[in-house]
Amino acid sequence: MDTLFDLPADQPVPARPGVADLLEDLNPAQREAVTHAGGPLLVVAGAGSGKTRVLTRRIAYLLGQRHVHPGEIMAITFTNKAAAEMRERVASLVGRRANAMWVSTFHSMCVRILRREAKTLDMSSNFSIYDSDDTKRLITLVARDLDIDPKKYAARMLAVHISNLKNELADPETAAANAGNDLERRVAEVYAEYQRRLEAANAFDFDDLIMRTVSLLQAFPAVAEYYRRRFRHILVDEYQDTNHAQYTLVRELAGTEATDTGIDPAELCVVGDADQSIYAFRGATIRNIEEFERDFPNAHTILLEQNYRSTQTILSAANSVIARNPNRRAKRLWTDSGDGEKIVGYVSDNDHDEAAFVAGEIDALAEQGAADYSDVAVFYRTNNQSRVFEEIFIRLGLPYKVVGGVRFYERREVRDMVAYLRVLANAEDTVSLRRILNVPKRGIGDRAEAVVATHAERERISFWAALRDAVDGKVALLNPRSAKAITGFVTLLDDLRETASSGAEVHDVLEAVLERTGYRAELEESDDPQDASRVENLTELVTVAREFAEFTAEVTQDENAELVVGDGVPAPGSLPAFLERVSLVADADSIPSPDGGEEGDGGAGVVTLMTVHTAKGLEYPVVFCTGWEDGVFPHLRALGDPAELAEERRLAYVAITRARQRLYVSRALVRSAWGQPQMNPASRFLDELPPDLVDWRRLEPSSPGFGNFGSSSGGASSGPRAATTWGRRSSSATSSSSPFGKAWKDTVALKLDVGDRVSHDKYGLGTVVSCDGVGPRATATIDFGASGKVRLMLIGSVPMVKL
DNA sequence: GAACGGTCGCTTTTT
DNA sequence: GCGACCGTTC
Repeated sequence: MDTLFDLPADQPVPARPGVADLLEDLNPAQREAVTHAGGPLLVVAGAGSGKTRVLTRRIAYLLGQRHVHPGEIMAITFTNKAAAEMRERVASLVGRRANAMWVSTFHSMCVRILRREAKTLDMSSNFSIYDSDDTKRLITLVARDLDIDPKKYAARMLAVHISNLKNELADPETAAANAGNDLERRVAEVYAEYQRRLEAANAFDFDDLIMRTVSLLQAFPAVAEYYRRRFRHILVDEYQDTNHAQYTLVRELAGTEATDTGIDPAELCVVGDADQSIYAFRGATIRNIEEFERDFPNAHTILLEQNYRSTQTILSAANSVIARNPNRRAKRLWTDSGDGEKIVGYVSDNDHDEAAFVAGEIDALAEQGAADYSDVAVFYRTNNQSRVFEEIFIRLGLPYKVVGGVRFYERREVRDMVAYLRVLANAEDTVSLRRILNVPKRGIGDRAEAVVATHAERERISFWAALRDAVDGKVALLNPRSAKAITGFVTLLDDLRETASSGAEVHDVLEAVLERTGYRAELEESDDPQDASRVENLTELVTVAREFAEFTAEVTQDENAELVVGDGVPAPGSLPAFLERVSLVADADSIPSPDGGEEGDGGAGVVTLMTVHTAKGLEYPVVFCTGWEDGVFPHLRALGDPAELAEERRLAYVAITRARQRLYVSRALVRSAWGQPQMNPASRFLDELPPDLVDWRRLEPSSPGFGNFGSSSGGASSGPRAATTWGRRSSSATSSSSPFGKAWKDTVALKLDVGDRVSHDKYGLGTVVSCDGVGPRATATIDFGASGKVRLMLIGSVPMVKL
C-alpha cells in the first residue's frame, strides 16, 4: 500500500552539491547527458545503464548549476512509483526545493491541468475518472442502446478500438469520416455516443485525460502559453512507451521553434530504450523514440551502453536475443565487472516439475548462502502461470509473494465502495450510480433500471435526476414496489451525501457507506469464504482512507502546502483528493523490498513471482525465466505476426536484463493450460541464446513418449518448429482421433456413445441420443423418457453412471 | 426479482 | 479452471 502516497521529502537539506559531487561518479556519456544544454536531448539508455541516476542528477544540475527555478521543471514518468522515486532522489540531492517541481505521471499531470481548466471544457472540476472497467461498462450500455449485437461486437473489442482512436487523437467525427468498413462505422457510432455520455456523466476516461488535455492546449492558445511560459524544462522517462497522444502532449507543452508564440521552446530531455518497449498493445509506439531526431531536428542523442547491473554472460545473452529483431538501432550492453556464472537451462517434463525445479534451486541457493529469498524473482509470461509455483511453494513452505494479477482496486467490493464515493462526489456519474443501484440487493431490478433510464433519456435529464422523478411518482410504467425501493435508495444517498459534505473524514464516510447500505452486513452473513476476504479488503480500504487523511493532514502543516493547494489539486484529505488517488494509483500491491522483505517477514524475505511486464524496471540477483515455450513465450497470439513477435523478443530481453548475477531459463514439455495438457515446442528465444553460455542441467529425453514436436534435445538445438496442433482448437479433434486423446481421457468423467444406457440420480434411466464436443466440453443428449430429453455436460461429478 | 445452471472465452495492462 | 454472461426457472 506504500505506493499510495508520495513520501515526504524529509531528508535534511544537504549542502548545495558542487559540480564535482554531481558529476564525479558518472561515466563520460552520463556526464554529457547531465550537462547538455540547449536543444532537445535523447538519451538512449540500455537496461541497467544508470538511467534514473542520469535523470535525477540532471535535475539537480539544472537547479544547482544552471540556476533553474524548481517551478520551471516538469518531469514525467509512467508510474507513480517512478515519480515518487525520482522526487525522493532529487530531494536527497537538493532538499525541499524539489517539492516545487511537477514530478508526476502523464495522467496525474493531465488531471491537474484539467481540474484547473475544467470550465474551459464545459466540465466541472469534480469530474470522475473512469478506468477500463468503467469504460467497458459504459460501452456495454451504449452498445445495448444502439442495438448492436454483443456477439459480433463485444464491448471489450469496441473499447480497444475506441481507446486506439483516442490514442491517435481522433475525435468521433474524424473516426466516422475515416471509417472504411462495417466495424469501423460501428465503432465510430459507439464512440460518438460513448463520448456524449462520458461528458454527461462529468467523467474522463484514462485516454481522455491525455487527449482532452492536448485538445485544450491546441484549441486555447492562452492556456498553452501559460504552461509554456511556466515549464522551461521538460524531462520524460520511458519515452519508448509513449503513445501518439502523449507524444503530441509533450510537443504542445514544450513548444517547438515552429510554434509561433514568441516563447522559446522548453528544453526537452527524453530518456528511453526502444528495446524495452513492451506496451505496444496499449498504444505505445516505438516510432516516437526511433524518430526523435526527425521530430526534433536539432536534437542531440547520447547512447548509454555501459551496464552496472549484470554479469557479461547475462548481457551477452540479452544482446544475442535482441539482435534478432529487425530494423533496430545497434546497441550492445557491456560491463567491466566480469563474466560471472553461466546461465542455467532446464527442460522439465511438465509445468509441475518445472516449478519443483525452481523451488529446489531456490532452496539450494539459500542453503549455500548464495542468495536470500528476497534476492530471487520468478518470471512468467501470463498471470495464470503463477498457480503451479504457488502450489509447490506452499507445499514446501517457501515464502513468496505474487505481484500483480487482480489488484486491490480492481476487486469488486473495493470498486463498489469507490463507486459509492464517486456518486457522493459527482451525482452525474451515471456509470458508478448504476453500478451501485442494486448493490447490495435492494429490489431495484433490471426492469426498473431500464424504465428509469428510458425516462432519463426522454426527459434529457441525468439518471440521478430521473431517480428523483421516480421518487416523486413522475416516472410512468414504474411499479409501486420499485418506486418504493428507489425512494429508499435516494434517501440513503441523500443521507450519505449529507455526512460527506458535513466535513466528515473520508474514512468516516466510507464507514457510513458500509454500515448504512448494509454492504458489510451482507458479506458478514454469507458463508462463502470469499466474502470473508472481501470484508478484510474493505477494512483495508478504510485503513487506506484513514492513512490518507492523516498523511495529508501532516503535509498540510508542511511548508510546501501552499505549493499544491488550489493549483489544479483538490483540497488535501478531501473526498475528491482521495478519489483521484484511488483512480490514478492502481498498484496498491507492493513489490517486496529487496532488503529483507516487508515488515513481519523473517530476515531472508520472500521470493517474488510476477509477469515479465511487471518486472520491467526492477532487478534481482537471481532470476528464473520460466515457460520458455513457443505458444507460451512467445505467446501463441504473437506467433504469426512479425511485429508482435518482435515485441515478445523485447519482452525476453527485459526478462534477461533483470538478472544481476544468476539467470535460469526453463521450459516444460507438457503444460496444463485451462485444465488441458498442452505440448509445446521449445521457445525460439532459447535458440537465440549463445549455446556456450548455457549450462543445460536437463535436456529433453531423446525418445519422447508421445507427440512429435521438439524432436531433438532441448534448448541449444531444439529441432524444427513443426506446425503446432493445438489440441483443443483443432476442429476435427475427437477424443479418439486427437493426438492428446490419452491425456483427455482423465478429464472426461464419463465416455458415452449413442445408444448407451445410463442411470442419472435425478432423471433416472435414459438412452444416449447424441454426443457433442470433446474433453471438458463433451456433452450428451439423453432421452430419459418421462423426464424428457436432456443435454448434460460429461465432466466432473456427473451424478450419472453408464449401465 | 433473484437464483441457478449452462456456455463461452480466455495475453501482457505503468494509468 | 474460472469468471462473466445469458436464458430459464422458481
